[in-house]
Amino acid sequence: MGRRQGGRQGSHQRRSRGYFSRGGSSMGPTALEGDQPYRTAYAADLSEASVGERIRLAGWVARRRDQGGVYFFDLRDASGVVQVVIDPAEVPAARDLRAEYCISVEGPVRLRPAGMANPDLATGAVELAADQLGVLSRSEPVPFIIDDRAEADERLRLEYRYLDLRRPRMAKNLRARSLAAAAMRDTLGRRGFLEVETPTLIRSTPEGARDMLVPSRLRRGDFYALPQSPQLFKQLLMVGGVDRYYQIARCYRDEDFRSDRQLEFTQLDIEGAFWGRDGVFETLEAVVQAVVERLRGVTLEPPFPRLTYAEALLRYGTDKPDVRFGMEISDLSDAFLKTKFRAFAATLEDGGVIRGFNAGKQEMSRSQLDGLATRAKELGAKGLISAVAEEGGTLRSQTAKHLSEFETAAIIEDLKGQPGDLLLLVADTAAVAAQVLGQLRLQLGRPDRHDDLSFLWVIDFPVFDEVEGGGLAPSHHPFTAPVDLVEMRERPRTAIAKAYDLVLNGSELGSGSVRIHDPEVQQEVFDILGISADESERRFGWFIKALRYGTPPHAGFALGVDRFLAILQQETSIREVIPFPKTQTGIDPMTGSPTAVDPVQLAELGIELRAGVDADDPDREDG
RNA sequence: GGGGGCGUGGUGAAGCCUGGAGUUCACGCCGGCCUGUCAAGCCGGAGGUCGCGGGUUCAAAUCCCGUCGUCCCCGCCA
Repeated sequence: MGRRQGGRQGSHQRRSRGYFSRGGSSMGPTALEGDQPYRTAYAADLSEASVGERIRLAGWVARRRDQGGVYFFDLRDASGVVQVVIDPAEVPAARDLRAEYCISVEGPVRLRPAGMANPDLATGAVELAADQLGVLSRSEPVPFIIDDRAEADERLRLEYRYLDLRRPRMAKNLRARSLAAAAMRDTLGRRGFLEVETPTLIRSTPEGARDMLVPSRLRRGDFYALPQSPQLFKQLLMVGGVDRYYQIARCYRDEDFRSDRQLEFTQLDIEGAFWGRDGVFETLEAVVQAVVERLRGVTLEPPFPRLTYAEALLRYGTDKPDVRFGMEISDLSDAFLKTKFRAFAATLEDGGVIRGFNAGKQEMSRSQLDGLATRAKELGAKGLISAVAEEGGTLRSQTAKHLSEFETAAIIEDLKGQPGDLLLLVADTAAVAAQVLGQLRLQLGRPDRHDDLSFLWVIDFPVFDEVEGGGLAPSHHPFTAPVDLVEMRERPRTAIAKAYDLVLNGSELGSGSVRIHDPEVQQEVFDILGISADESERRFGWFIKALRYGTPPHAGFALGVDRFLAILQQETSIREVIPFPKTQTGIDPMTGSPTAVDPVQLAELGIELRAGVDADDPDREDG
């Protein structure tokens, strides 16, 4: 584009009002042969206003309806669908059209006869009466129907992803993704953020997730890692005086797949100098608001509510609560201080808790209740107590006979039990009770769809989590600033960090923190993590060195773009908003990757495959 | 690493529990009819290693074991 063309271009100027031109696009017609454009409009452009115009469309044959004397088909292009009517006597080539043929058709737009409009189609009032047809490209019969209503096996969809992407739903998701990215860039650009790229071949820092490694040819035996996030580089940009940074960054974590996890995924990465939590929140809220506005046409009303980590665990049993519904968990321990019910008394003596929530009127059968109890045990509880509130302030439950009147009344009152409500109680350690009740709460109350958008900041995360064996690991990452240095030194297990998550409908959308900008503090954190000065020098020395040169206080955030989009698009898996995702086993069925490589390539890298892992080895260890 | 669901003409399903002839439904494909259809309709036709391997049985899509693929979940994901 941009080169000057003859005056004929002017005859297509009405394209500027077309489907893809709303944002001021300069996309014009493309020359076919000579001066013939492939198209003069998009399908979605046609309306009553186009009646009488002679239009050329290009796209795919979506559905063919052969009436003998007259043919109808839906022509689908990137904008949508419009019906084409064609007389095979006039255009014999129409007889040979098949599904997914790529064609160009031309003719007058006309109003459909009375009663023949299709209200289900945006362009259903009109049709293109084609008198010219060009087959640009034929198609073999497709392996699955290109239609949102047809379910196709996921593996097959990925093998023929290019066909899958023709489905309106997938096209819509791709488009949403582009709009979201534009809204992010727009919002941040206006606020003075600089879009900066960081390297994707970086030093491995074996912390957190497993690194994806890339062998070096120039330095055989050495490896780059693909970034798990641009974390350290964006902090170095702060040292470098960038002040406000963002990047829509590809990140890589070599962990097992889930419906919301892929080996490679996209984050909106943000960092700012002389910045703190509230600044981060305000900016993220603006970004999220812009994206939601663009994709949903819904105006959010920031600020988003905030909940502390401790409160989230207590009331919802998770650090990413779905607050679209109630069923909040209550701690009932105090009501049982003098209980004669041995199971409860023993739990409290051991420092445990008794918590429960009101699941509402569930009308569950005995076997369904048993299923809940089984689920509770799978989640680690010793047991699950279920009770149904009855008229007259009593409980229908196998446990009822062990409870005093006071205790029964307390349960009903604290859980606001109305007659018929199912009340679920767990007596266990605080962690187990939270985990079990939190899961059951989701199972019983969580809405399936994502129509409502319930954003929530979870704040005041702990600095460290206890890991198996009693050691400590960073709750967020080791560059997160503690709220209070003394507290962190003296009570690291309970110390609070300046770390926060953004949660949407029970999904963790992203997390961030105020960072450590003092090299001494950074070293202290490494000490608590059990990383010696020598070791931290070896692994992170290059980074700590940078902190010694007048590092500004800084803070930031990373937003999971794939998860955000999946929720906004009402998809249950991020695969639906990723153009070319991988299967759960890390395979791309279309290209067949990953594959073995030529031994010459390995030799150049100084790599020799161990017996048992060679793809050509019949006794290979894994699949 | 562990648990679970699914795998049946090109596609999606039913059949499997309770073994008895590759049986059924819808879509697609091929041929025919049809001038207002719109997931068109009607008639006819082709199309199968029931994922793969082993076992049980007179007999396996069906039962058992293993394996591969795929999806969901636990672990893991600073």
